[in-house]
Amino acid sequence: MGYDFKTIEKKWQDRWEAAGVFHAQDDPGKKKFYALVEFPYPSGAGMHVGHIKAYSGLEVVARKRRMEGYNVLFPIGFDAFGLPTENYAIKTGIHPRKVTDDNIARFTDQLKRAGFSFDWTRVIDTTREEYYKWTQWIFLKMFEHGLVFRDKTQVNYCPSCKVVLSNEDSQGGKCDICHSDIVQKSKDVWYLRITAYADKLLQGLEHVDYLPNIKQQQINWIGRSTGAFVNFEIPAFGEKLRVYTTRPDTLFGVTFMVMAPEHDMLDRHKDSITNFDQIQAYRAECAKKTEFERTQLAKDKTGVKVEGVYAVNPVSGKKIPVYISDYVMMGYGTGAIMAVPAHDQRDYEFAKKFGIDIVEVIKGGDIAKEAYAGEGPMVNSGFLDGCGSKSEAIEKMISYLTEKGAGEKGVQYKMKDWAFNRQRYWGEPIPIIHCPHCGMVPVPYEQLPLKLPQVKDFQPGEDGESPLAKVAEFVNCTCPRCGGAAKRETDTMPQWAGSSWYFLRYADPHNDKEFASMDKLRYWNPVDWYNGGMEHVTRHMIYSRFWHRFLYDIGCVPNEEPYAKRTAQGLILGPDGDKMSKTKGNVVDPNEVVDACGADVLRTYILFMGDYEKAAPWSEKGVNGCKRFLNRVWQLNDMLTDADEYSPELESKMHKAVKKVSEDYETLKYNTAIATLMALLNDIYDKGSVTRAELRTFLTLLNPVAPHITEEMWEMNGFGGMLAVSPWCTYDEDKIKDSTLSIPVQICGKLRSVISVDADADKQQVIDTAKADSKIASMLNGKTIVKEIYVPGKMVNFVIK
RNA sequence: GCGGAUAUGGCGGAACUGGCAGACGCGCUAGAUUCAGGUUCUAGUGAAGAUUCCUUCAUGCAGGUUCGAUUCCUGUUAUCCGCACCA
Repeated sequence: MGYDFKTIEKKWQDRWEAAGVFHAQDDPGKKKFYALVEFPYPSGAGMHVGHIKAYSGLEVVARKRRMEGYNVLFPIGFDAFGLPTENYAIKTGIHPRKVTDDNIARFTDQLKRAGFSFDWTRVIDTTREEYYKWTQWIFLKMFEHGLVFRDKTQVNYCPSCKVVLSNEDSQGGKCDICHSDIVQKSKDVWYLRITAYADKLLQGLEHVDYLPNIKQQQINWIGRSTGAFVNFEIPAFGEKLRVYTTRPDTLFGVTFMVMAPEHDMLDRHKDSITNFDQIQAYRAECAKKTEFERTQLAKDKTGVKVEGVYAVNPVSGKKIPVYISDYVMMGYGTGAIMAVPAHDQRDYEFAKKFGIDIVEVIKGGDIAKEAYAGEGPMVNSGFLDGCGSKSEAIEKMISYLTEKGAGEKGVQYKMKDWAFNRQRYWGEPIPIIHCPHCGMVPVPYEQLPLKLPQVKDFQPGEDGESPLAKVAEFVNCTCPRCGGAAKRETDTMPQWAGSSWYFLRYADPHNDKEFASMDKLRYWNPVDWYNGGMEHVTRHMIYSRFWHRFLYDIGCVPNEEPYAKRTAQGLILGPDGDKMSKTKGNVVDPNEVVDACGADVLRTYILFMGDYEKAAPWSEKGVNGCKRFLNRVWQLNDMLTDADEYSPELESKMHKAVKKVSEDYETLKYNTAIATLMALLNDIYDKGSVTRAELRTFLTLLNPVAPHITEEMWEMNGFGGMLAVSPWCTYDEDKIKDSTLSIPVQICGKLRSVISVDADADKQQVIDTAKADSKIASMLNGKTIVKEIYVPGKMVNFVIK
């Protein structure tokens, strides 16, 4: 029979809470460890097995650190602003506040039932005034430092959600939330100037311990490229067209220019253009396409020649035609390019279609067939001819351009400024007042928080206005600067806002004077280890690193980077091997597992099911295996002897297990740690009894994974105190060494026998023993040994003829 | 197209810096317990051939380096993830 997990788990959850053993102490005298997991969005569906996996990893580390004597901060909170809650409110008429509170209560209950060792005295809810007051405060600081600006732009607009979305939120031309098609719309948008921090965010990566692929993804996201800005004279406009290129070395090969259809230079000089009506028609066509279509339907290049004008190549002096085409984007570089058809495939396709010259300037490819992007000697390039290296040619060209005033070295980033407003109710109000006399005026700091007004109607306005626009008492106010009548901004912040600084608040969650005191930040910052999903390593992490770095620059946090270390767990797939989703009906509810088998079994299985960093499918059978394992652990109670040292036959294995499990817990290898414990348990069963010392070690090692059952057994057998705060195990390196080694013997690299030798035997002794082995002896008989290889303690190999 | 990763039994996965491939678990087979189902226990379990020793083949595919390769190198295929006309 199994053990009574229901009673035991409840009992220990209550005891831990009553004793406050997981409460972090703000005590600078103690060595600290700050373990952070991504706080959940409290959805109506309740917890997902993915949450359990995400938290179980650092849960093990946090519990181990406590046992090692660290003062551990392992906090949890709720990232509760956001669309799903608001949409639910719209559908049901229940206020988002109530929906959020209910969901948080459910999540809290479920998290507690999983037995996580969170510090429940530091819980954060991003939708609480005492929290979002500081989100607004940081926003105003950014405003004060010129990092907030407003611009009228074409934006991604979701007609279904009636909100403007950032590029990040509208990838693939579909709304991130409702998956309807995005359309382009002109809107006033609030931006955070994250691009000003591009280099700092890049440099910051040099000193942090993120998994290499996480670092790489952030580097690619920021997308720094170096090249040059080049100015092309357009005589008819009396103006220079500025382009950005990463290949200034190919400048002699430029045979045409392409501008993005929206390029404003066209409007300024429409009188000089003889076919402006054609241009307008093309523009109208492009406006219908979403950015997604523009990139997807790019197989066939389209465009219109700008008639009546030409540009001048600044190095060759040649007159070249100008086109508009939607393969050039307004949002990157200068919105115009110099086209080098011989060495850029996109330009090549365009040139072929429009019958434009293709001039080879780098030897090595066959430009009759396709563009050549490789390296080679320069030709047809005036002063660059004969130059063999790309970097040398680029350098020469840039100094030439600089000298002539025709261009200069430049840097571009793929990362764009962060569109920071939503036309929604359930978010932090943007604390800005629009005054007809003073313009944009920040709400004074002492008036924070700017509270979200209570409303009954959460429907967005028809033209995409925020629901707040309908609340007259909120909108109408007086200007803090001139005292005249003014109107409040009615947009709210995006969901990313609250999560951009929450890890700082955990250090000092109840402070009503500051977002967190410098003293406490000095102690707790940075986060020592941050674990979360791979899907958050670009957006959330870059946004939060940006906010943190800004706070550092204005002297509000003590260090540059918020996270010292970052790891990411793999997805749990459905039993069918597909990603879990409601539509597929393959979602596993963790609460059912807790009800049926207990939290210890659930946690053990999730950590055992495979490589923590990789995706693995759920298996009901696998859960049973872990249930069986813990039941077998429970049976140790009946096998206990009075002896209080390791038995001789197990001594080495115990020391090895302590070492292996301790190391594996540090490197996300929970699956092999648990496998080691399973193997050790099998060895104990083979022996038929367990000593007190053996059981004490076994329970300690297993505790971070299965805390309830181990705590109960600890108490039952009178080991003293609470296991959660008992010291971690130590091992003796000398005891790990076996007195005899089993050494494989190979002949020509093939395993032929295994011999047993003393651990301290020297090379000759081992080789002699190997030769004496009956099987080896018969195979060596009559052959010549060409070479004898002995890898100490590992293997012997005879090469024979 | 670019960038990152992965590929090992029927399944999830082990294998340290190049040194006994398949730890641990699931599943399966046989037996014991049981009225039966479930549970539990014992033994076996990569494939093929020999069934008393064993032998050969096996880590996506094709080569290479090496006494020796899942591990290193070259090429190739497939899958997953991220970015995508980035100038």
